[in-house]
Amino acid sequence: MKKTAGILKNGPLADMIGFRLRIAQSAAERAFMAAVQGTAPTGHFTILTLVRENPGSRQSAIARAAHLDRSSLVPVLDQLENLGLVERRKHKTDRRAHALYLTDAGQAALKKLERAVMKLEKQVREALGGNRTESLLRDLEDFSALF
Amino acid sequence: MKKTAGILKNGPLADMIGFRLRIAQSAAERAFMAAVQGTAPTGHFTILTLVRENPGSRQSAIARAAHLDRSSLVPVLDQLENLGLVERRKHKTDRRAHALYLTDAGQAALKKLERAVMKLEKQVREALGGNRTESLLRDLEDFSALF
DNA sequence: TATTGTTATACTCTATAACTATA
DNA sequence: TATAGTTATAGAGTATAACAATA
Repeated sequence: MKKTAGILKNGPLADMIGFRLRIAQSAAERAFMAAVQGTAPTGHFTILTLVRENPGSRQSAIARAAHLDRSSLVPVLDQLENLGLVERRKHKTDRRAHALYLTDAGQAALKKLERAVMKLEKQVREALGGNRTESLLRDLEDFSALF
Repeated sequence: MKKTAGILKNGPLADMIGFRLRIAQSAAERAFMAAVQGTAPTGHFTILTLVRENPGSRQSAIARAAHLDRSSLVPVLDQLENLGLVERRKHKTDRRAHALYLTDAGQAALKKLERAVMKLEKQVREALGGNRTESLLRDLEDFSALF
């Protein structure tokens, strides 16, 4: 029997979704940062993707899709705009709102990030297997929908 | 066909583990806080449990088990000690180290938190099904182990 | 009245680097 | 030399409340 010197017991923690989620999420975060070599945080990737998929959206809609308060999106968009990746244009019909678009540089930057992320996802699929990866995604989705 | 007014497309995000993990984890965090009525953050629950399961452990061991830097554990233990839930005692053989223990109040507080959390876990099991819950736990564990 | 984006502010969580006292 | 705990510090990420402009 192998000696597990200094490894502590998780106790009931091992079977708790919240604990497992926290560990998994921080692992995913680190893996993302390594994969993109620190060029962007996960939050930028998320917002860039949502804007590309829904060009012309207003900020509040993007915030909702990212599960962020609209005020939390402001500094993120400020950064992305300063980097020249996103544009806040005038909304056509609502003068309160902004319409969000990726710039050409934003499209290019997102493509580059996506290549790195896809590679990472592929590694996970190979290690975990396609079926388990799919069921993990479904389970996470259904879990989130409970609240 | 139902109208999905204002719901944005996730695009490739829907199939990305990192994104799904982030949403799920923040949902779990909110659910925990609601279940315990804000009496303790998830971090306290984690540390209390680890200390109870491994009484007499030194701080660095607990930090490792919680996937935290040892310096990040210090303020958490300070809080738990101020609340009278945890004790830093002298280590028997190593005068640099502390040996951590739950106080009686700590045992009681943890039991109360556990009741709330178990109720929450049960709800998840009922909604998701026992099998999917088990496989979700296993998948998260194996996912984390990849990095 | 309600919504949009913004500001001001604050809080939580976490890490890094440097320090001390031991080992 | 290396480890244990601490300190000082800083950064990321997020939320709440209040505000002006507009719907």
